[in-house]
Amino acid sequence: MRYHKIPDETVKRLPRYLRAAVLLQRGGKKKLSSNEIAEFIGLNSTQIRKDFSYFGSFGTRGVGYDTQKLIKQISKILKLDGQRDAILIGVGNLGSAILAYEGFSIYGLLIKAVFDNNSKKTGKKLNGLVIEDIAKLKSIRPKKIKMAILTVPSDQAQHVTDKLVDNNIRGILNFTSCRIEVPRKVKVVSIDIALDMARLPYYMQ
Amino acid sequence: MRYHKIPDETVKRLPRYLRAAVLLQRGGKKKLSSNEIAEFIGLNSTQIRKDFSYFGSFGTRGVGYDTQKLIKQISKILKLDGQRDAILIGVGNLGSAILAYEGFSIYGLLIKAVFDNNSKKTGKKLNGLVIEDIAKLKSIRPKKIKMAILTVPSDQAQHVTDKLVDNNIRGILNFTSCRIEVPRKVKVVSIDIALDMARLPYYMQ
DNA sequence: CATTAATAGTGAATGCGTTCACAAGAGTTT
DNA sequence: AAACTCTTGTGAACGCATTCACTATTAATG
Repeated sequence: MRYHKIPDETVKRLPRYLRAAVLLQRGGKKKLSSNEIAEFIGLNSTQIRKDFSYFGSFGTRGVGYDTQKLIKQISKILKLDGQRDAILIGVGNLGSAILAYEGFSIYGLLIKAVFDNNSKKTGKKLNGLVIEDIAKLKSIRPKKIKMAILTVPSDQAQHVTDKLVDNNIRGILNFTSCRIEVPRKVKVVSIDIALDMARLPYYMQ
Repeated sequence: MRYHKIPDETVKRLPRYLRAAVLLQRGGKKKLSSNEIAEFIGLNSTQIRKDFSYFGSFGTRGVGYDTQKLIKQISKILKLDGQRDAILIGVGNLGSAILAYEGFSIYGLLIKAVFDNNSKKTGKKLNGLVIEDIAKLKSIRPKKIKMAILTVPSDQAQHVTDKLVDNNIRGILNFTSCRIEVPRKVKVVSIDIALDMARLPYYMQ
């Protein structure tokens, strides 16, 4: 393997590969081929091998990939072997739903604290966590939490984002439909539900 | 404008442009330049003009775009000027949150019926809609509803999808983390929350 | 009415990501 | 141990998307 800039598309696919490997392992597979993974997630095997190749050679020619080892390797690349704690801000409908969402566990991601600015909500318990006031955000600093899930109303998005950044958050999963400005050291990944829904009619001939 | 195959990336950006135009119109702008739109959504103006150019010329050189006209044009391209009704299947945490979600309205999208297979839920009212049993899915056929939002547990995803397809659904917004198989005439757009969250640590040096 | 400023539209160049074609191992069979 | 099969790893070719560099058109200004 030579030096390569890693395509962003490759990074986006890695969590898919990781999930596939974990699920196939649970199904009893100790060994995987790029073809099995490809079939499982619905793309072609060359793509998968090429993606892996940017990070080294994890497989054995003629044999395939050791499932357990593959999981470790991808987890390491994605930095999912280290700090994986997150906080959630904004306990509305969507925030509550995400707090209850079980899909994070396969990646070892964990929501460790929940915040809201509504005094009717703070103090109450939800999914085992006491909802705290956003003013107390600095309590996360000693816990070294670096990720936040942002599910506040759009008009508060930027204001709350600034507070997150001030409190050492370095990655934000943004569910608001607006652009949020952050310093370069902070990464934002946005999920815009309506945006994805809105292009559905286009494809329906 | 000559014939061009429209890049999928262009289609993905169109709803952004539409939202920008609507919001800027609400802010009183009767006329927009590609630069204003670009600044609003955080990309470059050449991209926007190129994207529009695949569908014709909607602007006036030296002047810009008529906001109202632009909104109409993009809506028409995205087929958001016609049938925009959808159903939602699976009234769990996420399903309920999406039902209450207000972000669809800017695109004129509307959830017209809700289904679940849990008899403890069916019959109850949620956001003005009575939750119906999935067995009664065929009731949507006369309403000519073509879109569905799928928020059922993963293990029911394929089974429910098949029923949707049988009942003339042609576009699915899939919130389950699994791949769903559909005939070619049906389009699936997937939102996988944990997947997007899982790549956040990668970017945080 | 000529000049300048603003802005859309677009062919061509560039850059990025995917796919191809094949070499390099590793195990299996004869 | 040779031949065969399987599967990874990868340079090169290809194709798609973005950006550049420029033209065309309109409005405003002197």
